Amino acid sequence: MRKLPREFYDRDTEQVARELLGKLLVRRIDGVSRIGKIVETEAYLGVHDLASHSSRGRTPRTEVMFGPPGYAYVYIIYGVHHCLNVVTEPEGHASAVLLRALEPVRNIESNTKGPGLLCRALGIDRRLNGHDLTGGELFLSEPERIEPFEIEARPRIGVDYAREWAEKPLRFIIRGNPSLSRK
DNA sequence: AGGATGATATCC
DNA sequence: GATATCATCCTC
Repeated sequence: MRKLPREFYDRDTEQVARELLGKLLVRRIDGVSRIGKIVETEAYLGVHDLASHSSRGRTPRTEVMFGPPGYAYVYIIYGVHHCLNVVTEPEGHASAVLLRALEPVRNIESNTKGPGLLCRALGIDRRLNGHDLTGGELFLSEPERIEPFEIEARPRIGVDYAREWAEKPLRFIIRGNPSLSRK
């Protein structure tokens, strides 16, 4: 299993968001690996991006975003759902990629078509906030085989408050994949 | 179209 | 301490 190295995340966020498509997200619980293929991502570009949590400044919640790349930023949204991001670019840049949907590959029974649903299916919660993604219980890896696909860019979801940033095509999907989130 | 449900940031 | 807001999901 070829785990993505920290250098993978230490690059332009939009590029990381694109290249994460087709990669595997692996969650190990009690020796069992739940694996899904990433089919939908969103890039959050740092403190100037009004849709990014980090644009509100450095707070206890966003602390991980301001740290080094290759770590998980997990937060609770609407008091109900968890969302998983991977931190990108050098320390202090405060950018990240939100994982929005997976195609089940192994040991996944429930719905993964949405950021909250994929966290539920993989047993991801706040305890994994700040977790090193080059570690053992949650990481990303290169798939064994790569099916060819086309990337499509669209506006991000749920960020209407971000004015001109709301319309930028920073959401990336594998075109036509059946496991995309609705909308 | 609207409610759930609670952490978080920001105000007093 | 109170309040407004939320990178969502589900039901109607």
